[in-house]
Amino acid sequence: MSDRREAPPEKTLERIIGERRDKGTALRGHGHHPYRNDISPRDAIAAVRARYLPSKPEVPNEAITPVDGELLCVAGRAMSKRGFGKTVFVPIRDGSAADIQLYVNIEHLAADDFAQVLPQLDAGDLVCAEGPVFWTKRGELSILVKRLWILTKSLRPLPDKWHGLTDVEQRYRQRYVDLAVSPDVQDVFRLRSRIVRGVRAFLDRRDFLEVETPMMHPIIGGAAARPFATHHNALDMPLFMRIAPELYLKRLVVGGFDRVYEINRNFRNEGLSRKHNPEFTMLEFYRAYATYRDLMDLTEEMVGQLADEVVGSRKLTWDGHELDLAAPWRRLSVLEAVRELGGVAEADAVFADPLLAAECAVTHGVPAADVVLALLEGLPAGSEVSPAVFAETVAAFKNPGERPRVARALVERYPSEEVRLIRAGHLGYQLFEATAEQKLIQPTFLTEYPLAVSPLARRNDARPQFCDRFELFVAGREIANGFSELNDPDDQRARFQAQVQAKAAGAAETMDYDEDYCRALEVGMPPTAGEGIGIDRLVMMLTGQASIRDVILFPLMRPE
RNA sequence: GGGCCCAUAGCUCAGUCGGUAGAGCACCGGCCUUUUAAGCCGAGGGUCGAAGGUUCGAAUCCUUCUGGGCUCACCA
Repeated sequence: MSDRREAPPEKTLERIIGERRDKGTALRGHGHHPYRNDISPRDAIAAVRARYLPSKPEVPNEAITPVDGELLCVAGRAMSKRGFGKTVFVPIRDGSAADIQLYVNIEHLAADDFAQVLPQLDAGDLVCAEGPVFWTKRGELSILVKRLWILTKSLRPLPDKWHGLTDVEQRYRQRYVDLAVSPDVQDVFRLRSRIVRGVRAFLDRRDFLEVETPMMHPIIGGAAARPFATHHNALDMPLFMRIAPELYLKRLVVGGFDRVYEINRNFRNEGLSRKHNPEFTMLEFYRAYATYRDLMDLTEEMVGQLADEVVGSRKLTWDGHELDLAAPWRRLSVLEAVRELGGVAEADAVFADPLLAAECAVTHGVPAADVVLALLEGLPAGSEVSPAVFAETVAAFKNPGERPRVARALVERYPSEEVRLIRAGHLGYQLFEATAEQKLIQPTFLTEYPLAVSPLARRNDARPQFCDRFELFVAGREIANGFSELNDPDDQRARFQAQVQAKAAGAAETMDYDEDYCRALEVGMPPTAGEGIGIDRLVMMLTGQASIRDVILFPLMRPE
């Protein structure tokens, strides 16, 4: 044995990349650029398939006879390469989402291409082929290749051709590979594109104007969520990535755009889950001289049409649920949902009495801190509770023996009838979330939201503790949120004030006071209804995907 | 952030009681002129996610870390 060291073994992947690189070099040696850009296909594979499908012979044809004399030219990614010595089969796939097989045979292919190009071809390469089509004796439409070019030499091997890419982490991180080998994944994103186009077409037909409003906001508004904070250098100004476009869109309604919509990203600085990605796509639209009831009708029509166009049916399966989108959808008030679905018999009393509501909420598992926060709703400016006192109160409230006394003290602290109702409504809504939300499987419009959880919605004329608002639930998930807009500037100022106080009392997700928005309302906003629809969730529903990451091309991941 | 689970060849996965690494596909060489998960013969390919620890000996047991999945919380 010699003491000469063995060269360190190359890893498999490095070896394969090296071999493929060498094939690129070999192509150059024969005068072919391995990343050439001087050849274009003339025919989309899907069109070729559609055109020649009628020519499929009834009985298999042993002879290799072109269907007609036309030379076709197709290009796409080689999905595999099956060699038989003097015959090689190469199925290719192009952007028309179709495959066709190249039949490469020494007797038909140009001699130089067979000797110089074919040996350098690997699965994964982008190739172009020219020749007539024929049917093989196994009944497969194929290109009888006369000329063959490698347009782009691929250096990395494709994943297992049978299993595809199954590791979900790699599918999201290397979406280009996932898409290249998985037609099903491509289909989801093609459908997503059709859905978004369908939404635009639906709204455009109804004279809505598509607009783009700022995505960097100087103050937080339009929703209850924590924002991403950023900074503008030249202006030395803090900015927030928007959590909702709502307040800008309504400024446009003030300006005379009676029907506007925007489809774009919102950003919310919260946890990730199957239902949440920090950036997500939201449709918001506003229609003057309409009410939330008009928008429920519109939503039913729009989602139903999208289902017809994209799924071809109003019945679909999502996350294990058989759904029926046929109109009309059930309409149910929050109070009714608590009573009927949540099984809370005393629901009517709950929404009128904060003490009963607090007790009921605790019984159904609402966290003590949330209950206490609701019971502090409506305190006059300047009497906010400090974080220390808040923590003490929550601790006392958690003790069943002390709870009635603590709750009574909180309720009596500002015992106007209006505030009592607001607090009861807030607690009633938390009761809804705890008892009924998950049971809303078939499409359901939940209506008449408590005022406390709807700072931008119009107060109901008959029952001022509720708002003219709805949310659409399907499979226990919120899909849409709409309401008649609050256009009374004085009421809006009071609601903003309540938000500011809730933040001071410890609520994490609140809006800032937007004085310019109030000024806009003072100019006068026509009676208007507005709605937001989560496009990602809509796409999930219509494509049957259980995870939001499967409808977002590049979901947020930790760095590799 | 909490709980549960996962990480072995380029890909998909085995790996028993702790005894020093396996298969299929891919890749490389050979045969093959209608295949389609082509077939047959042969060869190569591994820091077993990372770092510590226990042990004569660790892919295997323990600890920590990293990344991911599900779930809870928060939210839409």
